[in-house]
Amino acid sequence: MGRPPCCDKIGIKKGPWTPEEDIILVSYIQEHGPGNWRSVPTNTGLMRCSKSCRLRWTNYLRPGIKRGNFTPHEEGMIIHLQALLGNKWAAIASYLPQRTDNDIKNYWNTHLKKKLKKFQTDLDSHNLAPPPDNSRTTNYDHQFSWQFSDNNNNKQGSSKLFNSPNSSLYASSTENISRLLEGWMRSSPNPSRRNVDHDEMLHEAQKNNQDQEFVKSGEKSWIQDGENIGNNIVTITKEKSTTCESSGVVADQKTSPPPFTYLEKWLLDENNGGQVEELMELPMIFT
DNA sequence: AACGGGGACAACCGCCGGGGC
DNA sequence: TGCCCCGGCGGTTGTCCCCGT
Repeated sequence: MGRPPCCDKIGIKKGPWTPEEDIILVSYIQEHGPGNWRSVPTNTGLMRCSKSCRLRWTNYLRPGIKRGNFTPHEEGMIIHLQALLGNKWAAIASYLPQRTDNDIKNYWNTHLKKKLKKFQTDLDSHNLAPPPDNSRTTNYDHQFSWQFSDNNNNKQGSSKLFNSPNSSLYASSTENISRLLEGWMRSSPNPSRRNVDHDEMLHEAQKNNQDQEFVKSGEKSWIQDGENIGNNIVTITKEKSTTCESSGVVADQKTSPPPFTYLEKWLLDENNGGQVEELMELPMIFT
């Protein structure tokens, strides 16, 4: 057996963070800057392990974090990037600077993945057989189309965060704490935010494409969950667009199509309203 | 009003890679 | 070269809250 988890030490507190703890942590970081997490519990007296402190800061206390509803644009970004990168939440989060990887991961797992599953059930109930490998694209297209068409039907969704009296109370206090640091962050040349090297990441995505070629051949089911869908779109995209393949997906939109031709096509086909335009305006990786 | 189920989110766990010694 | 420590990441779990009955 390996060594015990760092948070298993006696006296280490677990569970939700209190506003008092947040203030202590924020005050310390404001003074010393993020990093050297090991010394944080020691120097602050917080009964938390260093990892817990880092996580709390990264996901909730760091200035500039946007909480609550994901906009259709953000959702489109997530779908786009998940399809491109797979479950590289940190990488995806780097394209949505106001969102944390944890937030995105949760959103994917609780909203998008579920929708895909339900759609698969609907497909089965309509007796639609899984398509052969070479015709997957159309079906994935419709799956995503369905996701978007259902996008505004989230009765609870993230808005619950704001509607819930308790959570909003504490959320606002967290927000206030974050604001304390905004000025400091603006002047900081190297914000604590994880800084993913996009080129490297996209290179990784390109590598992943190659992996998918291998995976595809041995795949047991044509779809299991969102991950497969995403990865397969990457595969399909590679087959479709050699330009993107050779350039590591960061292709000049003027000279070559973006790697999500299919995805965008069905979006248009399905007439998804303003969300489509928003998705088409995705600014970063294709320009 | 009480209760149970399900959804959403915060937090933890385990693994991995990089850097220092 | 190997070991240890630390930070980062993705998956999973625990808890709270809402909603329907």
